[in-house]
Amino acid sequence: MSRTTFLNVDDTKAGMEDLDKEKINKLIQEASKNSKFFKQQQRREEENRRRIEVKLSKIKSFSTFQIEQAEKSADRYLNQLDKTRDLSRIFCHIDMDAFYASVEMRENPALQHVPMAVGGEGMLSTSNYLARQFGVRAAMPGFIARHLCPNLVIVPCDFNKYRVDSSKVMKIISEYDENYGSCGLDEAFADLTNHLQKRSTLSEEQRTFPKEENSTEIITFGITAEETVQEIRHRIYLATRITASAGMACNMRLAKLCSDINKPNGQYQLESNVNVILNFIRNLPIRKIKGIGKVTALHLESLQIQTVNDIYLKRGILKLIEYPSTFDFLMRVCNGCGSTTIEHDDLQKSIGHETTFNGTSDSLQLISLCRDLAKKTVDELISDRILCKRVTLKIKTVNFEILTRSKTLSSYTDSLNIITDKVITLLKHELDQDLELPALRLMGVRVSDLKMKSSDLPILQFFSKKSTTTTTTINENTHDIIEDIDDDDDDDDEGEEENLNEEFLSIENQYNEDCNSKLIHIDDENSNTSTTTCPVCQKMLLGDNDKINKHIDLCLNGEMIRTTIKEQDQQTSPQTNYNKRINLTQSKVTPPAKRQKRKFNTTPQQTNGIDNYFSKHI
DNA sequence: GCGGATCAC
DNA sequence: CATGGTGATCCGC
Repeated sequence: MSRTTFLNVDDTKAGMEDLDKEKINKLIQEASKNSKFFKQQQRREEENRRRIEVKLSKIKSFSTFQIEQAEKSADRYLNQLDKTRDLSRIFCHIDMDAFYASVEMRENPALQHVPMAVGGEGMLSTSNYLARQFGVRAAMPGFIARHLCPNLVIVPCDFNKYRVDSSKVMKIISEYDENYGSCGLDEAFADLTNHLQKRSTLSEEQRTFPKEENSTEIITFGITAEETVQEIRHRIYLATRITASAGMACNMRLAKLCSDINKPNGQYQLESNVNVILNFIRNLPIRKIKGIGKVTALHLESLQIQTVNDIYLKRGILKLIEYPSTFDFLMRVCNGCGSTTIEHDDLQKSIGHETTFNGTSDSLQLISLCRDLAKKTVDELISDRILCKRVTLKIKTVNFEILTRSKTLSSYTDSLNIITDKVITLLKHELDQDLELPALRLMGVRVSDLKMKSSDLPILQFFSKKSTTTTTTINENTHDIIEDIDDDDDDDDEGEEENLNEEFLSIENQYNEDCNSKLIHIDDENSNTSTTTCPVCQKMLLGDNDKINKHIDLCLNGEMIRTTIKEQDQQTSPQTNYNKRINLTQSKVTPPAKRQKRKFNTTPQQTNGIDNYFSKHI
């Protein structure tokens, strides 16, 4: 087994079981060596190894007695978890096989017989199984992939295309569980319990589908879970010509692990029996578990933990050195516990945009970019009728160091001016406060602390009530061992946006006057006159370079930067602006459906009457 | 409240 | 030629 490092190929995906990992890792190292990215990964890894050393020495200081006590405490916790174990439901995790790649191969069959990946040269999103033979996989930059596989064909992403197929898939799944939850375009969970009960009453006809798209031959599926999922996968294939894999188990964590077992184009059902479950999960390498990434794996491996069973064996030490929440998570994992309710998040918590570019230190370019990102973000905010209270600037230096700077505003807003000002202030502060700051390669703007505009609040409250009440009632009797009961009651809503708009309108006007009087008076009779747009205030500038630069300098030094919404919108996107207005005036009746998201809770949420009489902890 | 770190997809 | 974008969460301070 190859050691976990930050650069080695991630071999935890399907289709990469028997590769020459030594050789692949060597090629990756060779191609990466000397890159700034590589150096940053090395720094990160060293930092983690240092932290691990600290942990290890802490462990040495524990007495045998302490560890034994911790182990007993862990056992008590595991026993309590056992009591909450719910084996009564049957979940299904559907996972489209190499989704983006499969769509592209369907569209262009010539791609079926060549190693191929979908993504940009910068980063691959996924690869087909032929390419995986070479070690080419998702989250690998194109140039490394070509190193591993010189004949690799790289196809650009086309998310609109994938969305069409995805919604076909989701629609089928919804017929088996209207409360299903999707996770990205290519994955979904469904709770089949209710469907399976109803299924026995379905006529044979209702379980019968054409064998092929336009064929008169038919195929009838039985009433078991196994056959139900075969039916789902068959229907997905009929609708999209793309295969899916599936896993079935009594909770979502296990179901997800099962969908990986017979991938691609296969399925696996895990018996809802405690011993079967424990045997299944405990043999798995820790990296297979969702929530255990490279860093966590590195830390656990330093404790000689490779498999889930090793987590169990080291439960005493883990209890002593890990955060309580991490310990809980690990205990649930090694006990085969997982969520048995599909949770849908009520409201998105942040919105943002970021972009990578060729490294630059040019303040003007950076500010201009920052403005664009803010605009893009605010556009989204406005069209979704959301207000924010916090803005965050993210930058990444050419050395791949990431910084974030954020600021909470005095009140909720969706004003382009306020948000742009704030984020540019943050950026300028970094630019001239940190003279050592290397050139940047990425910038991002994100807004958080979101809330719907007040006119939409009744709807919002309706949704959040719905989700919180169900979880609280379910959790009530197991309160002592189930963490994370949400109870945020957000209810202060005034019509503050109106006031704010007025306030800032006046500031804008003031600024515009300044601009007009002092800066825009640039000779236009000059022969080498050129026109350009000031990257700071967005005014059209006429004149020679000298005067333009002078204007820009003044603008840059201005303590506040103001522009008007009207001008910008009319210059850059009159159409969207029009649409937004429509949206604003008519959408009192439109629920904020777009922002209603589906999401899962990884903690088990239910207890039931099933008791386990025997102790399973080997 | 803010910033860093980790993770999933 | 030289390693992504979006969103969430947790922890420490």
